[in-house]
Amino acid sequence: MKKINTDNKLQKIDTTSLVDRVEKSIIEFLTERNLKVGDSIPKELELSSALGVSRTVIREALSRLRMIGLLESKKKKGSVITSPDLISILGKSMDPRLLDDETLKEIFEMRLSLEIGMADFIVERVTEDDIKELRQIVANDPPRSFDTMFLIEEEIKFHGKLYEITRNETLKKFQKLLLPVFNYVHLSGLLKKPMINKRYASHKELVDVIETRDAEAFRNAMRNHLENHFSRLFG
Amino acid sequence: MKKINTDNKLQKIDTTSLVDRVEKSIIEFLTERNLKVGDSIPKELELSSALGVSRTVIREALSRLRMIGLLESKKKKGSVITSPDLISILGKSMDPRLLDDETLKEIFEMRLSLEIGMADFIVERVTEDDIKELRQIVANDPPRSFDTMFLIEEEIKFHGKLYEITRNETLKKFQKLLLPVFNYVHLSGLLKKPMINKRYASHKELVDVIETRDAEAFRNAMRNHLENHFSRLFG
DNA sequence: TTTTGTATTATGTATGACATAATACAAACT
DNA sequence: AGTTTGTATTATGTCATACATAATACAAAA
Repeated sequence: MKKINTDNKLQKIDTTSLVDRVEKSIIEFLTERNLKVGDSIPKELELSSALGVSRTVIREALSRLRMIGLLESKKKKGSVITSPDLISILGKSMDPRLLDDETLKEIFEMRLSLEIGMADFIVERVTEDDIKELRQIVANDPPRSFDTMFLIEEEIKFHGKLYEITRNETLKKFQKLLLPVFNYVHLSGLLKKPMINKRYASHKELVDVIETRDAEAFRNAMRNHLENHFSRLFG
Repeated sequence: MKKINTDNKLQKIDTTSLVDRVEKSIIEFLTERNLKVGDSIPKELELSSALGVSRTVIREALSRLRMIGLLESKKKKGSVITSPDLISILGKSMDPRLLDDETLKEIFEMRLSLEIGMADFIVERVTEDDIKELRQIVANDPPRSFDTMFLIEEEIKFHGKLYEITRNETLKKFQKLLLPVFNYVHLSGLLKKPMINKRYASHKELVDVIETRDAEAFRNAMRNHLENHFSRLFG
């Protein structure tokens, strides 16, 4: 009686490479042993003999973990656990040219969501200095400067400042990452609907609303400000 | 005249490893040559001699790119460019036990932002079937089931469904990733302020609002629904 | 024409060697 | 003593080589 496999249907065989599995093993090792930032992990040779694979494989796996900022290695010291910087990891692959269109569009939408949803953090944490700075940024706003490059620069500065006001570093870095994608989607013919350049709530008006510290009002103003983008997504 | 360095102050020396630089080189190579998904890259030995480093180093760099889903390698075929799955990359390091407290808190805040900010996508794309499903999820809602585990399960189901309604896969996967972090922050003593279990807008009420297809109203309702969390962050 | 075998090729894994940086500790000096 | 300097040691970083393995093309056999 030949037992090909237990349940009479072909089970898909493990196609993952040895390095993949070792990488996983090591991560599991870290979490299971509840190791924290600063703790050091076994030496390469120990891992090598513990897992029964060559040092080459161990090193490739560790190299990966180093890349995502989970480890840091020093000669003679060995490797210690570090807190990964999520954003810099994302940054490596968040290149508009390398992502597929659907993902790009979805990232575009995510940024819109964040921009509106972070209202509470903005109005809660904004300082007088922040407002002063915002006013400075939008100083040349009203006279409708039609220098596109200038407008874009202000756009970036203004929204960048908003993220800064949230005092949320992760969010801020995230936005820095999303920005190129956002611009790419905005400019390339990815969105079918045309760009209507109708003027909705201006940056200046947004500042006025922020000053009232009314989160709800700010959300609405921001939603209005972004209407150009939304109208390209929806009919 | 000894020229130590040009501008009379110690320049910080490049401490990055060879693999780091090779990794960067390869990514640059891809983008500069405008290579797209499906294109194949030079063989390991070609890269090795082109960059003047050993195959070991090349392989470590490629292994990293493979991990983040930027490449796929097959024996005999070589490596081809693939579209990286941002989320699965993040997943590798998005473990509450491995992130530092500040980052965890910031992720917590990001989720709150998204949840409120995605209102427009929800009301724009929600179908009758979606609403039916939501109603089913919240069916046991009003009688105040005090079985905590049950409540949590419903919580996850409900909010998960909301993300699904946005029809934004990236967002949805992102939420899946954020969820454990969110729960971790929520439960562990990371947030100083106590948890007041006052009842704000219920899930059922949220569904009612969704049915009106009024994004603004939904944002406000959701903000209200999340008040418990916000009040732990702010005073 | 289809199948089967075989050579080839590029990646996957293993091993051994040496370079290099960090560390500890002993030796030398003030 | 206390500081500096040298030296051995250790673990990671890099290199070279060899062989295993899967995918492919193509020839040989049925």
